[in-house]
Amino acid sequence: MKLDKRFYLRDDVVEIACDLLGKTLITNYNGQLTSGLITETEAYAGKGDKASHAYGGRKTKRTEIMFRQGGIAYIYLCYGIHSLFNIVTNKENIPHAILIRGILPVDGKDIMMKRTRKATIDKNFGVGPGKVSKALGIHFSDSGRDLTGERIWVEDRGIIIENNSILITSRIGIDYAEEDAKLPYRFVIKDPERYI
DNA sequence: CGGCCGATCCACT
DNA sequence: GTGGATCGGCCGA
Repeated sequence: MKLDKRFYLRDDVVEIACDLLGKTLITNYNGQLTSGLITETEAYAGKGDKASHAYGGRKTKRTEIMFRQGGIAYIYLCYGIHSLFNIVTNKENIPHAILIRGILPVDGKDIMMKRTRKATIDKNFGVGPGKVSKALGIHFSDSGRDLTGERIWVEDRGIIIENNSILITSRIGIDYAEEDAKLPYRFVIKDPERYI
């Protein structure tokens, strides 16, 4: 069930981003188990991708995480407010990452409602990368955490997403990336509610 | 050391 | 549809 290292160590980050649709992202903080079906992802293809923080091999204290072996979390603060959760893939020194942009709540809905201070779970509850982290309780101090451990992990619960149920588009909020802004690296499940 | 700005979200018009 | 919140990281001096 729990995805192992081999899933994350593959070469093609775009393929892995697509494969993550329909998998379940789970966190367990102090026994508070929460999870959601991954409904939206974006691939960031490392050194050659102008949209990536690691473009050109740029390695800093923050982005150094992406240069490690795949299967760990890369989390950073955006707009001073939002922790954005990424999954690092590929082998060491190839800084590929996948941004999780949307989930559909599955386990621990009451806990997630408390974390987000929402009274209801509507269609857009877990849509948006900042909201994913908020709902699952992920903090940027979790950056570098192993995703085969007991705090944050991804499971395959046997849900199959057919190709014709996947929308492929360009990535969001990366206009600065020039020609790479157009790459079809964003994957979204159409009408994900039917899978839970 | 100072200034700028972002892989966003929400409230408000 | 729009603008304000809010702060760590990055870059240039």
